[in-house]
Amino acid sequence: MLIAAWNVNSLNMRLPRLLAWLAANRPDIVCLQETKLEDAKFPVLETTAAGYTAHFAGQKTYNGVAILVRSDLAASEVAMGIPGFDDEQKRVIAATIAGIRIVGVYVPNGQAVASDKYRYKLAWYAALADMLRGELARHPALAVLGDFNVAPEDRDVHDPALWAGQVLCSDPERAAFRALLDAGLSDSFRLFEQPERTFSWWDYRQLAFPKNNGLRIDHILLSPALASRCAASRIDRAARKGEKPSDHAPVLVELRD
DNA sequence: ATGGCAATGTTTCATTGA
Repeated sequence: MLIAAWNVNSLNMRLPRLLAWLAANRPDIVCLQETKLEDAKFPVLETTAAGYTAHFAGQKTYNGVAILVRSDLAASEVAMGIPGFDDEQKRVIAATIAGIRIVGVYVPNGQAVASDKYRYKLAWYAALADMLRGELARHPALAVLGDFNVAPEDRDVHDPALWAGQVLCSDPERAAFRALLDAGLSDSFRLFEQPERTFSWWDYRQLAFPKNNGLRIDHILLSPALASRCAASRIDRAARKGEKPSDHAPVLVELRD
């Protein structure tokens, strides 16, 4: 089973790329972030024609998440948002597919350390951790994937000195991310030997991508039951190349049956 | 095997992202 997450930075702009990527990779499940679409404008016809059933929670301009499920699989218990956490922003969607609980997340960016948006990010992370403890109790096979907007360690940063203490790399954010691991989840990427300087996001500016000046901020977290089934975890850097790319690359895991 | 911000709406600039 192939499961992926991709921050597409506008599904409108990225639909041709997404469809080509689905055709080339045929994942079973894909979580999308930053669709930036109202639900009425979700490209249901196109994703259906591509062989996927779409579940989505969107809004105009910002945020927006979706789960695409290959049409031969059924999704149940579809849920949006974080229970008990009042949030206008569409950042979480969950579903149960083939016995696996999938939680797709688009964590707030935080903008700048000590800003209101930064405080919101930390509160949001705490609420997510609460939610995931409950999900883990109910679903032994749990995958939490998407854009976490945190580079967990210095090796996930192209220039740790440049980014030290900055948003996406600050200690409170890293602690908030680590709390998800402490709840019983594994960063699937680190279950395997990985090439140095592997990232999932590159700024559109300053030749960041060709210079590989990136961050690893998109992650797939797995419960112990799924970590033991995980055969590979990788980042599809090639999907960041060419014309009109998203600034993020897709992240993927392969699970054994 | 790459390219010097991009996407959106309030549109001809401001806001946000990471």
